[in-house]
Amino acid sequence: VPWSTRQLAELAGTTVKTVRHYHSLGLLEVPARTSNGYKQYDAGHLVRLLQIRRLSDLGVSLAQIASMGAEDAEPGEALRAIDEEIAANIERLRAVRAEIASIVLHDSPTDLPAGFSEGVAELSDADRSILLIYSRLFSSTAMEDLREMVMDRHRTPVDAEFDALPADADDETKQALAERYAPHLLGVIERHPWLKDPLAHASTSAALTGSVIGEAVDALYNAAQIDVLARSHRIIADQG
Amino acid sequence: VPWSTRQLAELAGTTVKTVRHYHSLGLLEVPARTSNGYKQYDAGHLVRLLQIRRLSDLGVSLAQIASMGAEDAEPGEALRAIDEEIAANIERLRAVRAEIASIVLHDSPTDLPAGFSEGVAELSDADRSILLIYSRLFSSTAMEDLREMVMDRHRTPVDAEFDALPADADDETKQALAERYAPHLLGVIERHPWLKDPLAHASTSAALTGSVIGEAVDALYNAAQIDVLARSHRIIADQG
DNA sequence: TTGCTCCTCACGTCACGTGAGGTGGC
DNA sequence: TTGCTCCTCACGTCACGTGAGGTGGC
Repeated sequence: VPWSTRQLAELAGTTVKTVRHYHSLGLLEVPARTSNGYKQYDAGHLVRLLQIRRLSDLGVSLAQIASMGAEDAEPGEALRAIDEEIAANIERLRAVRAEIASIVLHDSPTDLPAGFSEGVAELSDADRSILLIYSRLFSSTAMEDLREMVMDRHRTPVDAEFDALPADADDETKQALAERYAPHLLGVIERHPWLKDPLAHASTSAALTGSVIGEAVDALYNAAQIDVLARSHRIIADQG
Repeated sequence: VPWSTRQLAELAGTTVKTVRHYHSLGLLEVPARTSNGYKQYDAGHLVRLLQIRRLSDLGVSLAQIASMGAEDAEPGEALRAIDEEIAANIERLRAVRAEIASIVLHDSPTDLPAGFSEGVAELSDADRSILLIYSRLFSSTAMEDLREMVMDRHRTPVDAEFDALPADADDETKQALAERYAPHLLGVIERHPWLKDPLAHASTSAALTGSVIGEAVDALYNAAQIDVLARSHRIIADQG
């Protein structure tokens, strides 16, 4: 009793389309046909199909299966290489799961760098954006430092005031804020000295790094905020 | 200082082609251009690109990222679903790794069902083929029993003789072999009673199951071997 | 005639990658 | 002129899946 394509597929636990796909790749021999063109499979086809499925399930590509042919049933070297790939893959997926777990646990936004989902619920949009950019510019150890800094920081009234500063704030408001902001900023810089000389990310050129920080500040803070930052730096410089 | 496509890609740790791909999907806004048609990116584009990469790295599809839009940064439900998928994936990959490890350790062929790589080095091509087919017909508990049976069996001279029997063996040879094979076969059947009534695999119809076993025997054993099997069964029946 | 199975052929999926062919500034 | 970067557009990858359109036996 020969089998139809559907029956063969069912016996092998796969689909009709898969069987036809293997035909088109020359992996599985096309069987004889009845007068009306229906294909007729026998046990030989089933065995071959099961061999292909087995190798495919083990992660061997169809191209590799084709190049091995039906006889070579001991692809030791190929399997070793595949195993390494799978191991790396599992590691990556595990890391992703840990990230997701942390995000879900802390109900944290996803527009933050990896590892920043714990204890940083209070960040503004601009802060999250700049952290994302920093994660591409600074080394991972610097980012670790930065993360602790963000976690430590008590969202002071000065911070909130800075975030809320309108672009058209008048000179007096800006100067007053800068005078309160300067000591705050100084404290931050003193506790985290690497902020002064941004260590460029390995893959990015030094020229780009500077331009990125400039652009980021321009894009993420309004004119008044930038002015307050400049004034604060001047105050710090004058004191030093 | 605006950035070129290549610079933007480099800053985000990705490729030029990826950036263009996101443009084509409408995920990333196409920036203004210089007079010669070169694209000019700013920090806003970099932030958006990094957000997309972050979500993509977490396993969110580009279609989902597109449907979320730039504002919704808390895709809790989506992440939970993705996490389940990843967990299942890791489990599958772990099982595959265990299979590969066993195959490599025992230097076993791959044209055997899953779980059969230990201690079955002596099997003939036909045996391996029929085991593959059985793995689709019998329940996993029956296969477990079968595996132990295969592991236990000492490759007796009778087995070797049966495997080597030429298709055109004469009557005398076949009868002599059958008389030695029958007690061997009886012992196997008595130790493994489920062999008598093949429990059909859940997904395959009963009609198919019978046809498969018939076809498999036809295809995998030669005429003389089938004759010897029939004679052996007759001997057993006569004795019972 | 209706419903079911089988067939082939073309195109779609997913997230990009690979050229091909052309332009612009040094 | 050479070499480098940028651009667009078409097609390729991987392992199939999804129809479209047609045939054959009950």
